[in-house]
Amino acid sequence: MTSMKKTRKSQQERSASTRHKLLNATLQIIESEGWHRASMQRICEHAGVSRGAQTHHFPTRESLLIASVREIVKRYQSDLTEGPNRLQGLQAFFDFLWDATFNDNLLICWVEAMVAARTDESLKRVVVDTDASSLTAMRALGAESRSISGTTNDKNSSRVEDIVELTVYLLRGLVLQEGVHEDLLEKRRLFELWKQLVIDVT
Amino acid sequence: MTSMKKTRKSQQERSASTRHKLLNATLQIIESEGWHRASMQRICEHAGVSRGAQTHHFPTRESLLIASVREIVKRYQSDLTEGPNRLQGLQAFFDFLWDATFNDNLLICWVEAMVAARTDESLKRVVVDTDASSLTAMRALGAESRSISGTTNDKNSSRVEDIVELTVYLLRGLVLQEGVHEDLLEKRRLFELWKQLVIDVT
DNA sequence: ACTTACAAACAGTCTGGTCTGTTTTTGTAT
DNA sequence: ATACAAAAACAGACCAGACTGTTTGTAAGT
Repeated sequence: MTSMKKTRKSQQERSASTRHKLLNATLQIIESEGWHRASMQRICEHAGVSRGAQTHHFPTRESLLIASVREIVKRYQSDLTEGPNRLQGLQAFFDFLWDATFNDNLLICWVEAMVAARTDESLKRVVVDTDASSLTAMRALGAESRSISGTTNDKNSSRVEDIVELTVYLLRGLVLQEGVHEDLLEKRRLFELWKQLVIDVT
Repeated sequence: MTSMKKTRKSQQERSASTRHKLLNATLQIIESEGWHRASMQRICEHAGVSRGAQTHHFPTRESLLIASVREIVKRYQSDLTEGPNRLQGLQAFFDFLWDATFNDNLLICWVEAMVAARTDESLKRVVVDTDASSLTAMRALGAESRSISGTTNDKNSSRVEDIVELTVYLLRGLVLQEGVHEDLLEKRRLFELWKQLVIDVT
């Protein structure tokens, strides 16, 4: 009885549904029109949610945008954790990072969020927190993927972690560039060079 | 007679003065408050220029912001060309790039411009043009600095150019990060690691 | 009944572009 | 040189639109 089509939805279901609609619409608008054009009315319009319903769930614009930031990293993290259950060496891990970066449009939203957060203290707190946790997770994943690949995990695994972090920053720079000049093949070529340089040393 | 203090300024002088004031204020506000808060009234207020004067020189907000983008790259290019008349090898060139990136606040403005341009076609055109020219200039500078350093400029100088481009993207990613989490020493450490990796190979 | 979810109108602020009027410089005829 | 008209630079009011947050009211689930 709980799974009827339109009739009788639980409060929790209703709430979760509109929240999801709103967050989805927010991310889509940030991705397609930019952070500062993600206004409440536009989001509501795009989500098919009334202004009042939005007000109920997110009383202020700030609260919705903060929730969106959290949603971004949540999805990104789930991408990360579900993907590399079989990570075969650094090479594969880097390829995986590339895919996670350019397959969906989460990272461009993240870049928009970072730029917006730079001049918005309350947002900055959220961004810097979530970013730090996600960064350490990726560093750990990188080191782990290397230790699996064969060579013993010696004491300079910290070097590998640093290289992973550098790669993350590089990928963000590439995303930034891709936003204004689409040329993914050329970027891929450069990234292959990067991989080669980095992996030769480790 | 042409150099009296307050009396009798040439039209050109007056025009150039207020234009400069407006562009300066625009860049400062972009840097301190972000792109989307650089409104006309705030800029005029900060520049000490009346709304009417601004209207006369820049009829629309878009025109002022485009001019600001051009101003950014103009200053950045002048930084580049006046600096490394004595560039001793790639190492020094990379250090120079680092300084040009983090000494003044031009690059954060540039990042803001790139993000804004992603969802603004007319702005995107300007950004992608200026960026391309500035990028090729840096690639050339990098290759040149290497060829000076001693080894003959063999056929894989293109590889050096690619590495320079990668470094540019990496620096932009670092600037992005520095915007939300100030930790320049740590970033410097990571950059040193990258330098070492690159220079070992070349 | 009572709480949660939803709907829509309203007020106040901010923004960008337009418009009208004033001051300063410049060109020119006398 | 000097008067004067034209043009350029400047000043500020005004307006229509968009935005956020609030408020009042209605429907749906518990």
